[in-house]
Amino acid sequence: MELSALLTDIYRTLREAFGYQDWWPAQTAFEVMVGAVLTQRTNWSNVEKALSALKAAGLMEPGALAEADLERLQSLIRPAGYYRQKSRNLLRLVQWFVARSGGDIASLERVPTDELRAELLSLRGIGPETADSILLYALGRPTFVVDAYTKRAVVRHSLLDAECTYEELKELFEGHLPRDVELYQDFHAQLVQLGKRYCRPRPLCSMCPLHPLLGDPTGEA
DNA sequence: GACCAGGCACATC
DNA sequence: GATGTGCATGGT
Repeated sequence: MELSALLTDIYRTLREAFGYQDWWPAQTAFEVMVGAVLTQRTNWSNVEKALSALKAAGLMEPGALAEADLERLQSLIRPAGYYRQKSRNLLRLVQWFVARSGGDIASLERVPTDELRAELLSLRGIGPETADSILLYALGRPTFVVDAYTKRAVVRHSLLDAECTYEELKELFEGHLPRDVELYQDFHAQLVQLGKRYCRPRPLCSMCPLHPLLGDPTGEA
C-alpha cells in the first residue's frame, strides 16, 4: 500500500477507536508554550499543578513571566519536576518570545516556520520535540511532533528502522500527509493514546485497534 | 518500592 | 558519533 494511504488509514482507524483528542487544552497560546517546557519527561497531571500555580501568581503572561524571579519560579513549578532546569529554560524561552514578538503571537505570523524553529532550537532546553510542540500547538504551524511513542509505533511496524532520526520520523509524516495543522495535532495525540494503551514496551498487539490493518509486528498472534 | 511520564544537555569514551 | 548520566516530582 502507498505510504500516504497507509498513514491516512492509520489515522482514521485510531481516530475511530479513540475519538478526537483535543489534546492540548489551554486558555492561550502562551500557556501552550509554557506547558511545552514543563511537560518534558513529565506526567501531564503534574504539569497542570505547575500551570495553575503560575496562573494564580499572575505569571501566565509574557511580560510578567519574563521578569519573574528565578527562585519564585522554581517554587511555583516544582510539582512538574526538574524545576531547577525548567525554571531557567522557561525564563530563556519567554524572554526570547518577548524580545521577538513583544509578547504578541500574531506578530510572528509572517515569520517562516523554519526560521522560528531554528531560533527555538538555539535556546537551551528547547529540543526538537519541544520546538515542534510550540510551533504546532501554540503557533498553529504545520509541523509534525515526534515523540517516543511515535518512534516506537513506527519502528515496531517497520515503517522505519530503529536507528532513524527525529528528522526522518518527522519527514515520514510530513512527506506523506496533507500539510494540515488540525490533522498533525490530532494524529500526534492519537499516537500518544496508542502508545499508552497498546504499543507499549510490552505490547498488547492483539487488542490494538491497528491490528486488523497492520497485523501483529511481534509475530505473537 | 520500582517504574513511568507529552526531553534535553552535557560528559566521557 | 555513540553511549551514559543527571535532572525531580507525583501517580500507579
